[in-house]
Amino acid sequence: MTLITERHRPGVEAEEAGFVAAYDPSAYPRVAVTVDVALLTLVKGGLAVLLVERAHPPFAGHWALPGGFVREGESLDAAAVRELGEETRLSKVVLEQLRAYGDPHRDPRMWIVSTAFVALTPRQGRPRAGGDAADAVWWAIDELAAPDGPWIAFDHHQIVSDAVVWAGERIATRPDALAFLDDEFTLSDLRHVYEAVWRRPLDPANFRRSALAIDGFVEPTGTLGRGGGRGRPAELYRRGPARRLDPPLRAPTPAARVKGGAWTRTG
Amino acid sequence: MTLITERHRPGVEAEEAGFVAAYDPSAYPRVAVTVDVALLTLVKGGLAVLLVERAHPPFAGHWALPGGFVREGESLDAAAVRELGEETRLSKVVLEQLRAYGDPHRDPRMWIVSTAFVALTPRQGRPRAGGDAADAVWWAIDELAAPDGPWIAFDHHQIVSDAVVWAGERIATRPDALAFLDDEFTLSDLRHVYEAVWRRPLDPANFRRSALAIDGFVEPTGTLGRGGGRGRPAELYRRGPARRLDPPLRAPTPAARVKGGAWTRTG
DNA sequence: ACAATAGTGTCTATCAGACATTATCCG
DNA sequence: CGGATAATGTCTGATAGACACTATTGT
Repeated sequence: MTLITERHRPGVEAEEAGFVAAYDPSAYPRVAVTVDVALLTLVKGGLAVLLVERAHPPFAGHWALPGGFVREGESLDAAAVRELGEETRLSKVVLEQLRAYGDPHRDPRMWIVSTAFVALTPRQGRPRAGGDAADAVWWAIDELAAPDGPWIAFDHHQIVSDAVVWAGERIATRPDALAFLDDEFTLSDLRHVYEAVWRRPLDPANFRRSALAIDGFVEPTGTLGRGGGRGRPAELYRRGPARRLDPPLRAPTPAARVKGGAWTRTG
Repeated sequence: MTLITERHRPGVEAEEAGFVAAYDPSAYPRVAVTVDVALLTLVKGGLAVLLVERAHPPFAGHWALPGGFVREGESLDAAAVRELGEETRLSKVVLEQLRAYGDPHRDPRMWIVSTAFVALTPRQGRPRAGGDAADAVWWAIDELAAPDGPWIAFDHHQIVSDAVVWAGERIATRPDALAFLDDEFTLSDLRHVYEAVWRRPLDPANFRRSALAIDGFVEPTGTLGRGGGRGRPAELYRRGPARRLDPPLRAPTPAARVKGGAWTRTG
């Protein structure tokens, strides 16, 4: 995805190097940088996000996204991985930057610019609470969107909202829906992911046809799975080598057909 | 685009409020936040980005994106608008956040986290240089991508690259291609925008059909324009009320068909 | 007239949505 | 068997790409 390739940096003159050494950071205002992670998974057929109950002020006892301060010498991505690692195992997690949130009053303590990440993971057990979290719980997006849903600290309600929209667009053109599944899965499992994220029922036959038509998306394992269900056992698939879905999987055109809640599709 | 609506914040207990007041920012490492703006336009049928020649260290005399430090009490968006306003008139500019860049060594002076924005604008005259810029010049993306292209300061080559990719995806589903044009334009003008950003020739007849089929994308003015050209004069259009392109305009499927340069399409 | 561009029409292969049909499990 | 789910097949309308053809200008 690189359009312009990095080139070797020209030599820096002595004067400039001296200036760099003498640079005085105290001339600039005091700000902190954090990362927040919206870790999404599927719980009972619906999209859910991991929220932690804050153990310390501000907003102690309230729900927020896991996250924390970026350490000196640490990249944003590394900070997100570290914060995420405190909450879940890392295997099969998709972790992508969403955007930065920088309203000067988004944190009551001080000026904090946060970079939000989205992470996708298969269903985990009950997550363990990290250092400054009293508890960590999967919250269904539906519950959060309900009128009587919980208050969410900072601007994290906006981050969660943006993350869900991002996920819906993301799985249309990238194979990241597989990040919600285990290594082996049925096409029904995969369809359930799309139905949950897009909040629309999909025709099983047409979905199968579309998904299998995408080059390198999924590959059959040749084995059957899950005799526990009621109907005919489904074939198992694993992820293919594709990094892009070409052609993309697209939500049915009669968009904006939502059942209820605080959802808005237009933007 | 809001999934979860903001709710009123519950009352804050006295202890918590006291903690907030007593919060000590000096306990956290020293970091600065900046914004950088990739201002894109069309120059001679090709995409171009505004670069400034830096007047001061670091990298004095080298090319970089316009940008600067976010001021205390200022949002990221406001900072981007302010920095952009120093370089161009604001009318008709689309300004959207791209992402944050936070490698700890991306700036030789100190730890600086930058939030990059993409701005789209119609062709301007020669831009005037801002405060700490010795010069400001439209650089064709092709020149920047060429093997003998200039070195670009910081990680701004990556930002430009990401901005161009972003623009290509953006104009497929949003009417932001119009941000490259004046209030009244011909369908050929509009097609030239897509051809420049997507770097592919488009069939004029099919493009017309597709563009006009998008509800609220463009509206005819009923007048003719530009007798200066060689062929039949074209009808003029103006932008319609649509905020999304439904159905989207999509680049021809034989993708990755590029002529040359450092372009990569797969990611 | 001729070149060049704008605009319209048409043919066809492909694709998406709807849905019927067959296959294979569980109880 | 009956119910349920998987997998396959079929029909049809919409759409995209290719391209022919007409319209209207400048030289």
